[in-house]
Amino acid sequence: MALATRERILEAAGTALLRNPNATVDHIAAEARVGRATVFRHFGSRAGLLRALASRAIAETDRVTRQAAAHACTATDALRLVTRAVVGAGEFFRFLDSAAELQDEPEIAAAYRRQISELTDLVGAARREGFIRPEVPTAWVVASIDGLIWAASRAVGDGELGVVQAQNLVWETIANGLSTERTRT
Amino acid sequence: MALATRERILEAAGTALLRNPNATVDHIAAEARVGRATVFRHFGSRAGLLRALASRAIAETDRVTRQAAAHACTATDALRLVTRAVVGAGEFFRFLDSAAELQDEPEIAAAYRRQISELTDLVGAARREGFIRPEVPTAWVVASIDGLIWAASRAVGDGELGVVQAQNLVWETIANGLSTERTRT
DNA sequence: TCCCGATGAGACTATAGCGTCTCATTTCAT
DNA sequence: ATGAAATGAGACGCTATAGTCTCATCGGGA
Repeated sequence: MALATRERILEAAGTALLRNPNATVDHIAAEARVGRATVFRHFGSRAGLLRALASRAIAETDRVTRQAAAHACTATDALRLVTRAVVGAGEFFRFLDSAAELQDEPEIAAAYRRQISELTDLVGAARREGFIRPEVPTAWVVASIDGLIWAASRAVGDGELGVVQAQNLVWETIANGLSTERTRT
Repeated sequence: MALATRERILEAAGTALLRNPNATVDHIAAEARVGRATVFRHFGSRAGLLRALASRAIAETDRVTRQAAAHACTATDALRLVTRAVVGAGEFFRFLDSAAELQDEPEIAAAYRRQISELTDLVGAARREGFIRPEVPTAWVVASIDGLIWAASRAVGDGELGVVQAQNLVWETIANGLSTERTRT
């Protein structure tokens, strides 16, 4: 029961924070249909809950990222699979839109920087394979992939697009928009 | 002096909120080098200040948007000019990242929906001119433009890209990523 | 059946931050 | 120079919310 409760609270926190970035512990507890005290028993503090939620998002993103990268033979293909995977995991980190106070958590901020840095490396490798147009700066490739992933996650969350459709569109946009090739899905 | 003070507070609020989304009135007043009471004299409440800041962002975006659209002869060209203009005005609305409680303000939310709706119309018109690839849904075109504008504004704010460079890259990415043509700038 | 750990409900405290008010000081226009 | 308007500093009260604690209850396993 303990594990189920913990997970239920995390889930509820995600949706509650998405609805209202300043959601109180009461809101979250109500969303999880759990006593407020239980939230503190599990996470100690509101900040602790947010940390746990962010850690979960980071871990999940790492998991799908690594799994995707494992199946790729070229860097370009890895970039494609990783992008699709992260779009698919959008529900796990979309709440970060809101919880901006997490940027003060050194551990969380460091993890985000690491993920961006890994993406930058991947883009660099794809560039060496000739996938990226030479005149497009790597910083923009990374930034725009980030922006498109957010846009796709939001569109999926709002029901404007299906997950698979969003995954296809993100990659299509990147591949046509930034690469030397012209892809069609 | 009154006008200068008011503007100074708005400016300070923008930068303070960008640094910390939960910036207090004290923080903002300190950033503006102004007494806390003065902030309340001018805006009545914290919410009033945020509303004024958001209204300013909306008005500025409208202004540059209309000005850009006035110089275009085709919808496609209008889309290009509007996109560039909004990227250029990024500093005015970038704080909205943070101030999520503004979504509860009906006026602000309505203005945002209106701007998205105008963008949607523009994309529709560009599509009728044959600029948008038929298999790409309009919702995605709008969402990705939005996402790329945010990404560009952030990159500019972080000093990763220059304004003109960012404007070029955003449009290049859209034009190559979503359109039937292949542009080079 | 009995027990123990998890939970729910709620009282209670502490504090941060908003908003008001006052008064002295400064600034600006005439 | 003088009066009015704007400002700065800070005291004060109020509310919302985090966090603690207690006690009754519930539910599953030995």
